[in-house]
Amino acid sequence: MLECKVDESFVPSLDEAVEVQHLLAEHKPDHASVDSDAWKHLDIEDFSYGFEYGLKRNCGGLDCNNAQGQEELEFGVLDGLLDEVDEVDDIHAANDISGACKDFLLDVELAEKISDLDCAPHGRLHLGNTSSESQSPGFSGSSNGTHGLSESSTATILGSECKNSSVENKTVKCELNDSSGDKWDYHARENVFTTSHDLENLDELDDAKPLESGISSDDNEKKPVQTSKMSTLLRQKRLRKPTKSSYNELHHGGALTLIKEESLSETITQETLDDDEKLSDLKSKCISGRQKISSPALKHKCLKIGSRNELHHLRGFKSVPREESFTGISTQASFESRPRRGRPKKRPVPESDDEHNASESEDDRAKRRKSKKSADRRKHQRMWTLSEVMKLIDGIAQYGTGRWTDIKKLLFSSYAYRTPVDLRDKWRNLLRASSVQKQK
DNA sequence: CTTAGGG
DNA sequence: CCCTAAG
Repeated sequence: MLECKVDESFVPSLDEAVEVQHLLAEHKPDHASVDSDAWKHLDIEDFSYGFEYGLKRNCGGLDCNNAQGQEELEFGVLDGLLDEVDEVDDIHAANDISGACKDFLLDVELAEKISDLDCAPHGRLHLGNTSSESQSPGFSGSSNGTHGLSESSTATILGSECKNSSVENKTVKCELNDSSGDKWDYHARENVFTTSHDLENLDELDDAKPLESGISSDDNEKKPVQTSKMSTLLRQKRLRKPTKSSYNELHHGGALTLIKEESLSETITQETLDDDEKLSDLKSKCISGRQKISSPALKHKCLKIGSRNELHHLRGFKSVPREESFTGISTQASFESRPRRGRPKKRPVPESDDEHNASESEDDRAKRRKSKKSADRRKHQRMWTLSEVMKLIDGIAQYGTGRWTDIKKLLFSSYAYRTPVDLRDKWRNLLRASSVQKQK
């Protein structure tokens, strides 16, 4: 089971990993300055912190899913997973694994050394096959041979990973967490290595973004355009209120105060992540991932995203508790109140796979209500997902602030529940939040 | 009907 | 998100 899992998630994740990088780079332009800062600010502490909680985070995700009662999930399975995860958690706690990992992570140099050593000599690119092969024995092997095996497998992973992104690691990490705890020592090892490497990759990513040293080539083109547009939009918005003029007038009227793009980006980040959207998003993704084990692609996508999001959460994006927040569910509560240390900046992962369409509209609430623990007191409010917000931003960038229907039609055609007014409201909220944040 | 803006 | 006013 374990082998399969890792294997599955591993092979396809390569492509997607690149994808993510692209996306990240692609969207960075709007707020390059902030982002770069944000990313740079993500010091080791944050990561280690994140890692430490990452183990639990997965549990949380599972639990949340379960709690959410998201549709016809096999509760039995989930429960089983939960139990397993719990076990792992306990084990970790008992053996102070997390602490050890943390220390390990804190040692950047060490991590670098490891990566260097692993990358250089092996330098192989056999992703799926090699990694899976080398890993299989590790998992199935005796606990005694754990050390050697884990090293070799790790080396392979890292080797391939050198040319790719860190997402793979995360994927693996997730999988590992999913696995039962009987071989936790091995997993721990794996986690340590991959995670430490994660740091590097993330750092690389971070560095690459501001520099535009692009993994994505199209990001260069997009940057100027979007940036300017953003300024314009922001300007418009800013002006609109006082003047009450049409957006056209404002558009041509000239610029006045303009909200820093950075603040906007922050707002977006926070807003979107703040909203339980992030939770629901994450959950749904994780859920789908676990459900559809038959579809590897989806699986890793979800896992990948999940882990990504986890990082965000861990970095403390959650700032202001929202009225719409999930509450009442113990797991979620803890989820929410989780470590929210650190800068509230950072770029959300541009995700395009928000498959939740009209189908989710009504059964959405129904599902939640079905939840065992409690029904979250969400009304008839539809959460804005990160991708939605991003779409919105893009749409506004393209059509301006006055053409909500156009944006609706062209970018939200699949989202029946989003009316032009909704879009406008969301935008308004974003701006509001952005300005508020600015004042702070 | 669409948008702007207040609730 | 809802409602209303205004174009």
